Amino acid sequence: MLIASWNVNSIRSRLSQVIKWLEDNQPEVLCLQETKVSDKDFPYKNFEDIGYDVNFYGQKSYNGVAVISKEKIEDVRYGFAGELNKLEISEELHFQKRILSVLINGIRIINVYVPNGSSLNSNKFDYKVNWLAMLNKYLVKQSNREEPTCLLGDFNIALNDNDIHAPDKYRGSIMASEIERKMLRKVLGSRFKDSFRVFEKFSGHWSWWDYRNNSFELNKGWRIDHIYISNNLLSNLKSSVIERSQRENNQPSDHAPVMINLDFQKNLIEFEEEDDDIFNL
DNA sequence: ATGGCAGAAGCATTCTGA
Repeated sequence: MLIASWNVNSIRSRLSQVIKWLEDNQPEVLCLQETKVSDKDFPYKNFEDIGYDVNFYGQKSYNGVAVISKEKIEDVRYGFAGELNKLEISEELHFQKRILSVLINGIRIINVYVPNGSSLNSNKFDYKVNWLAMLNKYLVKQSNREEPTCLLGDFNIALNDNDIHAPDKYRGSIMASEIERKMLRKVLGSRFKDSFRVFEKFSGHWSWWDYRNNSFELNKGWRIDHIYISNNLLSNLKSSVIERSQRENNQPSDHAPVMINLDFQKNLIEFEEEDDDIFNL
């Protein structure tokens, strides 16, 4: 089961690239961030036409998240209000459309677009901190249902130095600060693992390159798009990759897609073997 | 310290992103 995430920086500008990538790669699930479109204008028909179910939660011009899935999308939860009491959520946190949670094949998929935060001394940074605190609350509540869970999206945080091309240059600044890293670590707790780091320990792998300063050509990137999986999915994880080539497209998003492969075949065989043992008794 | 680049809104230029 291929599950992917892509900050597309406007779904309407990136539509043909996303459709082609879906057709070429055939993932079961693709989560989008920064769709930048109101729900009434979301181009859902283009996805239905190639056999995908679609759910979206967006707003005009900014933010916006969506889930595209081959299997039927179930139990859709929009925004923080999908798990938390509305009274707990400030109007500001409710207004920006940044989180969408769905159930697909019994797997909970939580698609997030974490605020960037601008700089540490800005109001936007306070918003980012509040947003992450609310995400933590949200996940504590969601964990009560004990669903195998995939938490993925654009986190706008490089969790470790090896996720930045020049860690010393950006030490303590936005997307790299200890405040942000600590908050993300708290969100993940002992429950979630970074799927990419299960396979790759070294630096040099990026998911985002700034449009400016020739960053992609100079390979000056950051790894800020993450797919975290709950521990009970770890034995199913077969791969976790960054689709770097999509950043080479004409008029690309500044982010590349990231994707994991979850294999449930092994469990089926194990169950069969267990059944055999029981039968032989 | 500022701007570089890109997209949306909307038609000149500003706001936002990362």
